[in-house]
Amino acid sequence: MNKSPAQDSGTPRTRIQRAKNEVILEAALTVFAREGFRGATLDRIAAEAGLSKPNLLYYFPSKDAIYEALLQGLLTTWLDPLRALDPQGDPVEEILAYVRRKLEMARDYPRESRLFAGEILRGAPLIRPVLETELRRMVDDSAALIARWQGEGRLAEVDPRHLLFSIWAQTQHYADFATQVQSVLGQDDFDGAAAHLDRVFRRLLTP
Amino acid sequence: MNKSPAQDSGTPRTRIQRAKNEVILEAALTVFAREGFRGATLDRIAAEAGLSKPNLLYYFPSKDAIYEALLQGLLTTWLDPLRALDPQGDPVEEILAYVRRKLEMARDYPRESRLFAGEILRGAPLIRPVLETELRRMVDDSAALIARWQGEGRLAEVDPRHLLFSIWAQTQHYADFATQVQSVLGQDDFDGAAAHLDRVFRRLLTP
Amino acid sequence: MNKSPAQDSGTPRTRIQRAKNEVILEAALTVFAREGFRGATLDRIAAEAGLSKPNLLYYFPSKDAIYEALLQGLLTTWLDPLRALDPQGDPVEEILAYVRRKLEMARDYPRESRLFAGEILRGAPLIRPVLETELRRMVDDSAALIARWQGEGRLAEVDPRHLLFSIWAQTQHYADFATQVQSVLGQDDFDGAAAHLDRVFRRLLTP
Amino acid sequence: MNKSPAQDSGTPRTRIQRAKNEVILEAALTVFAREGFRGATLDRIAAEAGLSKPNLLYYFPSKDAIYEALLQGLLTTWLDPLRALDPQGDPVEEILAYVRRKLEMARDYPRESRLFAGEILRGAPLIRPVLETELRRMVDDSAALIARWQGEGRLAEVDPRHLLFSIWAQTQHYADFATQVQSVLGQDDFDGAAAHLDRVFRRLLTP
DNA sequence: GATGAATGAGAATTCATTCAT
DNA sequence: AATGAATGAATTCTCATTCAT
Repeated sequence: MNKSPAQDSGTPRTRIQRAKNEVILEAALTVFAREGFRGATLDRIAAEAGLSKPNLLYYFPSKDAIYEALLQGLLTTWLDPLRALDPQGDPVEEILAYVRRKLEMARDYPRESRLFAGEILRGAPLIRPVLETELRRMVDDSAALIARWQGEGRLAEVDPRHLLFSIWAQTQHYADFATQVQSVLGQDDFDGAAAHLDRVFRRLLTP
Repeated sequence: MNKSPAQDSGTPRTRIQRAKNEVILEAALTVFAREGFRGATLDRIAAEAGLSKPNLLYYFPSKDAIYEALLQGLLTTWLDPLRALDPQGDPVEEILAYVRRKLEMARDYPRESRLFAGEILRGAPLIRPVLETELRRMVDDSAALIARWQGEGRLAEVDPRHLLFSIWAQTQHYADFATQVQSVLGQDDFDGAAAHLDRVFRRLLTP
Repeated sequence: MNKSPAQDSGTPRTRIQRAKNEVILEAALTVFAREGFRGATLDRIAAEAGLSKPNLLYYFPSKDAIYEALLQGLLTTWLDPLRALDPQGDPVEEILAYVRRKLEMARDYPRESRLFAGEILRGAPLIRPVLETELRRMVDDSAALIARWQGEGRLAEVDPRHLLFSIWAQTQHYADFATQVQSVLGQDDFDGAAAHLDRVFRRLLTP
Repeated sequence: MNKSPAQDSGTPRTRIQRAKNEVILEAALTVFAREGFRGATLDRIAAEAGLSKPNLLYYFPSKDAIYEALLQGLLTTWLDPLRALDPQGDPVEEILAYVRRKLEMARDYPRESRLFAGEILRGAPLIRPVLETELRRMVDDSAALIARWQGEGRLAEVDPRHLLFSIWAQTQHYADFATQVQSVLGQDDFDGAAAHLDRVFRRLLTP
């Protein structure tokens, strides 16, 4: 059992380690997102990262560990936009901005979106605990804010939680189902998507 | 070497063969939907079907073949509701009915939904040709109908194709992301979802 | 995961399975005794058994399982002679007969002796539970019998448990340390050993 | 490429080198005795020694080399007590003292005992040459002394070589099979063992 | 001297598929 | 039709050893 430098402490110490860690997670993201957890192989990840397989396992103790590190590392970033809802802002515009940001993320970080989609499709074996605590808390908080806005008559009456599902479903669709979207449209159409979602939610939320 | 009956002709001959085929595809659906293509093993499928592995391969020549048969067989059923849009009906009600049907399918056939989601997530290696022909044609047809309705002033102006994406995304979300939905809500809530989606699309589509 | 026939039931059903199981355990005994658990490889066991490695694992789910099956299967046989002490017999002769039998086992089943020796040398990771229950009980019983004999004045006073250790140590020595014995004597000398041990214990035990 | 100091000459030069050598051999003894040659890893030895793996291999060229150095270094010490048989002493007491010393060594140096036991169990791949020359010579010498004592009527007639085997077997048993002894007795019992062995050999050897 | 990094050669195990009956 | 048996090609992971600094 080689001492993995990543095991010594939660975070890699030296510049080289941080760099290699980055390279590996980058490669792993590409491969896991494309092939799923079971479909991904250390061989492919190593090749993608330009490393030998044992060298990969020098930095991470196992395939599982790479996958976990990846998910954990991305989760915060992934949920960040929701935290940016400003209670002081204009309700409709705040939510529309959130939709826009989520759609931009689907465009700019499709691998991340697909990684999460794959994890949840399989029953979220790894991140279910996070979903049931952190995500649920965040949703509760946001739902409370939305309900308050609705109580003030500044937002149409919609179930706040299902509203969030609607936002997630439609924005992430453009990343997760990109293949289908392209097959149907012949191309990507993020501008069209943006305009469409703006209309959908403006109609829905304007009191 | 015995030839698989499925190889001799496209469709199994005897009643027994048809029955076994059904059993296998049922089992395969369960396993592929839960574990993904790479995560599924013939052993699990065989166990789920109550057959021996070689017997499984007597009916289907390979794992790939089972997966393909499954996808091909489901595709038609899966897309059926879209064909049910009645040009003679009331536009808003027709589309709302479609939304409702899709949501019911997400509730009643979550395995199918997840199977397709998994296939498309991985880049649709198998059904991309179908997407690019059959699905695209169907979407084009539906889009034409919707555009006609809009031209007649009976439906609000929304991009017809993105409208379909919105419907698919939001309804299938309740199957594909069920784990997340349950983690956030503590339970399923199809009635809530139905009411919510009715509101979303009624608001959006009413001229 | 291939269904191992050995997993379906505790004991293999068909003649072929029983035969293969035998062959494998035979081969494993040879290899494990010679190389130790860690030193033994499935490759060598498979080669020794004349099977392919995956075929080996068709009959036993893992290397550990082979080793466990081997130990469990041998334990009873190994301890049998102790059970043969006859309370009705002549004390000295009974014990001398036991010594002789144990020595014969060391001669005829040296691999078994070395297998156990290796297991215990490493701290008995697997069979400690058995040692602490079954073996201990057997030793307690035998010790009681010996003590009774001693109480009746038919056997010299010797700590019964340490007496058993003396017997085990000296008889098994001719199997476990055969290499050393041969190096020193230039050959095996079971007859000499038998005569020697007979003298040792006759001297010790005659009241 | 730096040369290992151990390669340049048979013995390390500086104080530091000698100290490190000691530390490594100490650690190796612990690990090899517990896990066997194949079960031991350089990682564990390095960890036990508080060194890095490459640093370990700076002092010893290979795993084999560590093992060899260990065995070679211990052999002399291990056989020393036999050399202490005093031709001028009282035969019975001399041998009883030897027994006692050997038992003390089993108590105080169980790792050494187990190391040798493991080596011989595997067929003594490394020290067989030593056994066949040095050990054999020593046994021959001691046997001659014992025979002389017997010829003088000062010692009962017992095969001298098998007598030595009896001593080794029974004393080392308390180290090599300590796990079994503890399982049966619930504890160690060196005093009991000492008394027992004293009785065994006094009975056996008193003319 | 010392160590972080890297690797080739295994080793156990999995799995789709084939064979023989 | 059905299945027990068998296997080659992966796939994950380990480990002694080497490299570079």
